[in-house]
Amino acid sequence: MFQLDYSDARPLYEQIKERIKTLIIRGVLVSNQQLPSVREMASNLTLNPNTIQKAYRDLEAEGYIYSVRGKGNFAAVLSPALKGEEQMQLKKQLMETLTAMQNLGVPLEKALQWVKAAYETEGSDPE
Amino acid sequence: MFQLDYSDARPLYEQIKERIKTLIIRGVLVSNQQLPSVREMASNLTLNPNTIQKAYRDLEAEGYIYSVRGKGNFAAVLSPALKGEEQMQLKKQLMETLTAMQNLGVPLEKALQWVKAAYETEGSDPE
DNA sequence: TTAACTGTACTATTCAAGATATTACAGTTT
DNA sequence: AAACTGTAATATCTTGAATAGTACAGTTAA
Repeated sequence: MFQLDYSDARPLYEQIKERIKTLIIRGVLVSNQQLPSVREMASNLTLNPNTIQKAYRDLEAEGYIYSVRGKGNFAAVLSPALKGEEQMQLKKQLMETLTAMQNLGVPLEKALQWVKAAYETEGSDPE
Repeated sequence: MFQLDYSDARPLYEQIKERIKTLIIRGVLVSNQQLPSVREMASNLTLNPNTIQKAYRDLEAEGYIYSVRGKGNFAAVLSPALKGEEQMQLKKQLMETLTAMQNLGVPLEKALQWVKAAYETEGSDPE
């Protein structure tokens, strides 16, 4: 499904959360689609089931997935509120990046050019 | 000089590094300007001098400051190479943010609009 | 009904990174 | 000499992350 980056300083469960979030937002994981079970995912990534459980628990609390006892975990139908939150967060991140670019002397024209380039690349760059 | 965010999960020395980097890039700290001494900064932030030393050591290794034994630490003259690196990193970050926005359904027009807004705000948002 | 899956909840333990505390020494300035 | 600077080293404490193991509850299909 994905790989972990052990050179990344962030905790493993954070990486897992991020990856799954991305897969859901990009529609790779469709609403109500079942995720690998806690034990299976743990086996695939060669780590402890508790770590996966932690990631799943968080993701459910945040509204990205839902879990059914005995059945499994499933991609949630993202609420408009959640999508709005995501958008605001991205906008904030965008503004910060742009401010930094401006301070570094990157001209507006170049910034606009990069934006268009990113959108033209159409596909969902998988990282 | 600045404050620390204890709700931030990242280590303190990382936050310190980031803040100082930003101050230098934005020109708040001019080239060759002296930074607070290790002990003074530690006293101001109410933490251990070792933590500041760690931040300063890293910053020197990365080319943002230089230190003179017995005198102090000073903002470096940023090399074009370092500025280039910074730019590339920001560009990468920008592209990732935009890809995410695109996947969330934010139209190109809106993205461009935000970019212009960020540049119009002129000043260096200190956050 | 049983077996083999699912999720979930504990507790105990190990491990590493971050941060502190303390001491010491070298160079600069007045 | 005193009071600053940087720098280095060691020992200790604390915390979060991750592991290991066990147990129990719900689901599904043979």
